[in-house]
Amino acid sequence: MRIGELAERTGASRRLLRYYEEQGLITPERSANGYREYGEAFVDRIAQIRGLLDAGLPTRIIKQVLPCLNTPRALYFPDATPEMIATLERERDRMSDRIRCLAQNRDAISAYLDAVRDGTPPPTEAPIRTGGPVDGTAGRTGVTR
Amino acid sequence: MRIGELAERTGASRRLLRYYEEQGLITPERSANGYREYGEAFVDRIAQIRGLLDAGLPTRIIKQVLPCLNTPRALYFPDATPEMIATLERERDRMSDRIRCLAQNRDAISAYLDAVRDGTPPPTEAPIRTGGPVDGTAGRTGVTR
DNA sequence: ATTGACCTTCACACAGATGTGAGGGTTCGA
DNA sequence: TCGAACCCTCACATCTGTGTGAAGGTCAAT
Repeated sequence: MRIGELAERTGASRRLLRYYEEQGLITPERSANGYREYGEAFVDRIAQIRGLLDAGLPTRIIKQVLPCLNTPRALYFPDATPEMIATLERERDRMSDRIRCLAQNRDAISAYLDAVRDGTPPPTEAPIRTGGPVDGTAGRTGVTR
Repeated sequence: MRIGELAERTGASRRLLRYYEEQGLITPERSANGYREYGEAFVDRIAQIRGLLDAGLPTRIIKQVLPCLNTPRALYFPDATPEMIATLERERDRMSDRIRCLAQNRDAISAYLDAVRDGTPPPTEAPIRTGGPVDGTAGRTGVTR
């Protein structure tokens, strides 16, 4: 497919698809007239790239990480130098850090939303003083909604 | 404590601490001479902010999310308008997406690293083509190196 | 009183991801 | 053969998170 279709199917603008190529993240074929030609696999690839970008990884890192994630489980490493391995370990750890941070904050948001939905607990009674979470009182009082 | 100490203890530059304030993420006190004065709680707060920034959230979103995460479990919502609730739900979902993406890619990296460390598996059998770069030939032929 | 290490605001600079548009080819259907 | 709808490259613009430095105030120790 050409760039327009890929853009439509992935939600990435044409500009961005060219940018990802410029950054070495993807390398589409070129047809005789110079048009970029993308295979089906690029749809997933772009989704993966956009997900990682959105999760805070810069293209420079994504570029290093992508080759190890070849779609058809192509687990044969082009080089696997010690530096590359060290880089991968470092990035893996950073990703774990991010996951921890995100999960923790997401759970806090969830807890907040749960509490809010539980019929806004009257702030008049029991001003809630900095103790534990939800401190017993406003728990799920059977009200389903 | 003043900005220098907080910077040192959090790893954020003074410039950034002022920037976070300008973006409305934090609101330190001011002492008589105009110096910013931060309480202990700001150390965690800054760590949280930096973690979320690193995980791809813009300050605009962090600003909306932080108040629901008040350290002393102050679960009494200042407003809780329907729009705010919708925003929180949206962001919670986006965070879940990010977590999924990160976990998936991290696990793939882990798998790759495991495979690499397991004495490089012979690629000679089943060349795995699919557009891979090294095209089979010069693969590690069982040579443990 | 001066020095040094803090602090203040202001402002310009930069990199990375993305938008926008100009100027120009290709392809295809009316 | 024309026009629409694609594609190309190039280049400048924008937004965000940061860095850096200038010009100046505060404070403690010498």
